Amino acid sequence: METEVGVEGNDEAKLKECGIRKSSSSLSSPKQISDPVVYKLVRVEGDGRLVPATEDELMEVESLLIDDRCGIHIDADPGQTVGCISNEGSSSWMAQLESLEGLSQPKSKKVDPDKLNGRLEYIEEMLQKVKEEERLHIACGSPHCSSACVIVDSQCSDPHDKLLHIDEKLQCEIPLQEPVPSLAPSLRESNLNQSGSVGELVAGWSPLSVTTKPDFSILKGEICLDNLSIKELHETFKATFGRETTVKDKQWLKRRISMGLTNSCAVSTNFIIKDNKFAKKGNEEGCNGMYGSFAKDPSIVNQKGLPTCLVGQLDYHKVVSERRLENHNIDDYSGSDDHKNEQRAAKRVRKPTKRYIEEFSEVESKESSGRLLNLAKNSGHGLMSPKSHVRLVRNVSSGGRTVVTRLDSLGGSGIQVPCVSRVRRSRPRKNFMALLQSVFNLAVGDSFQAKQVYGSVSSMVSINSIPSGMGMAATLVKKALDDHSFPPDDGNEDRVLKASSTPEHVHHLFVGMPEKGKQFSVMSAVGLGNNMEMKMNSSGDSDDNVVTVPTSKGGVRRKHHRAWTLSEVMKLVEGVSRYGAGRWSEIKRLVFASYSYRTSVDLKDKWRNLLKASFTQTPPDTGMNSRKNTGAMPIPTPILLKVRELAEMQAQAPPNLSSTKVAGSTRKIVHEKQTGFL
DNA sequence: GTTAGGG
DNA sequence: CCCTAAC
Repeated sequence: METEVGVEGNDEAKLKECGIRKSSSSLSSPKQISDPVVYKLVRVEGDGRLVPATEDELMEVESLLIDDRCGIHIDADPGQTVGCISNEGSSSWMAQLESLEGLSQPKSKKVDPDKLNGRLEYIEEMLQKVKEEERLHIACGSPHCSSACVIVDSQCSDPHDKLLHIDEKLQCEIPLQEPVPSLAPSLRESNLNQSGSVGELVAGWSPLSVTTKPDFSILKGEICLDNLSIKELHETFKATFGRETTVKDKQWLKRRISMGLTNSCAVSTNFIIKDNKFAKKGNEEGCNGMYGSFAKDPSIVNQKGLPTCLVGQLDYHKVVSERRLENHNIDDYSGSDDHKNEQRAAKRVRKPTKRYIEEFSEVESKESSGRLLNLAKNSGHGLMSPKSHVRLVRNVSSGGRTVVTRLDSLGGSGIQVPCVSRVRRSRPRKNFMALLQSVFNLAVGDSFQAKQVYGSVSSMVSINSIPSGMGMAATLVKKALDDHSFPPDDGNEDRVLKASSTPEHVHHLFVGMPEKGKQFSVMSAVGLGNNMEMKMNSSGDSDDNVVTVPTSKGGVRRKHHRAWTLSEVMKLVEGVSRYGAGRWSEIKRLVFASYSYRTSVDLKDKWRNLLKASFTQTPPDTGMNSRKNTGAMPIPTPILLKVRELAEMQAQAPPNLSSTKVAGSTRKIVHEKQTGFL
């Protein structure tokens, strides 16, 4: 498609224009490392990709921040609702970003160029209070799209814009990203690329870096962005957003300004926006100075003004229609009538709907137990609200696992439930009783901790200490990297949890991030009681702990995993050496008689595992061993050697008991049997 | 009821 | 660990 080509070229050019490469040079291809590691505000894709923040995003985030600080959540005209990330007053903008991330993340694994734009615009859309149901309406062919994000760029020549037109189906491959697929998508963000320097970016990320109050005084009479020079555009930009920009791309500037003005109540209510012209249409009053969504200084922002000044007041259809007619060729999606164009236009900025998100989160929960976003409950209001049942409390990297704590209404008790990304393959805890059960289990092992836990009715929080000094961005990057290298689910979830749910670890948490301590205030509020962990097992030799969990109906009794202890393994080996592999019932009966929880199948399985281990692990003998120790029991090499020996031995002399070697054993067997039976 | 093997 | 086919 023509647009795509253009886009590629454009982006590439811009790339070269500025020195900015990738957010983390460590992932960059060697030749592209022009900068040392630069921490940027990045977004972490669901699949682990990093996407640098763009100026647009920054503004949005900033505005969110502002909203956040004021504790006011955007609320548009009745009937329209906007998401507002609850932050419990302590979550950082990072958390919000991530939350937004979650909200706006399509499930697709593949990153297509539209995604970034999609997210961006989604955020904008949120700010503009677009109805969640809108997409559905559109899907139904309903022209009901009163408050879509309007882009008034008349020429639609902005690569960014074009990009938006590329249908997802195209799944454009991005030439630039071969070496670093996870980061490359960021390069497509023209806005970022247009930023002059890292310095500017960094500055731009500071939410308070610019506090200039927007000045609309220069927006007198009619404005035609097309006629403005870059310098003038810069002026206008500054007037519009209250900050300066060094972006030199006219199209981008025009577009930003257009959007800004469009979104501005001051303009939208007083100007007629047509193409890139802003013609005054009424008096100058309106809500000047209430440039809420983009103002940088919360103190001068009337938050509540923001919602009322949105696109809704704009003649969306008119603008879109005009635009569409002009750019028909570009948008040759088949439709030629306005209706279709509008749909197309609307689709262009459609974001995942609430329904989609719900589905997404449901799917998520299925495979990871935790619903980061439980929007269903708030569906009536569109998006999350501060009163949401689900509160994202904290989300940090945890040795490759993302651990999120959320407040959920478990059994109506407002329990803090951990939702660990990619963790817990099994079904989530069914109900509150399950939680209590675990508390009791815990009590067996650690009454003190249990009390704590019980008192605070909370669940475990798994957080690995984060290297101190690491910026949040770096943390994000780290998280992304970790996530990206997710090991195939190996069923070690519990280990992860266990490893980091001790009080000491929480302590580490606070110590680990001194400068960010504030952000974890929620943690402290929740208390160390969070450390409750599912003590599925203790040292296996004691068989007192709960062994089986007879579930209600169905009878899907699931046996708690019981780690094999060394002594058990040794017994197993001994048993096999005596009775031979395969005589599991015998071994079970004679050697594991006291281990009621070990079934013959268990023995068999364990033996199988031992065999595997003995053959794979023994040769290297070093590297693997040390690494294997991380998780379960190491299984001493001698034992493994013996296992292998037995295996080889019995391989040669199959269960026939006829060979001489086995004869020796046979005698033993007989002997044991006798003693056993006697 | 056990065993073997896949999930 | 669970499930199941085969024994």
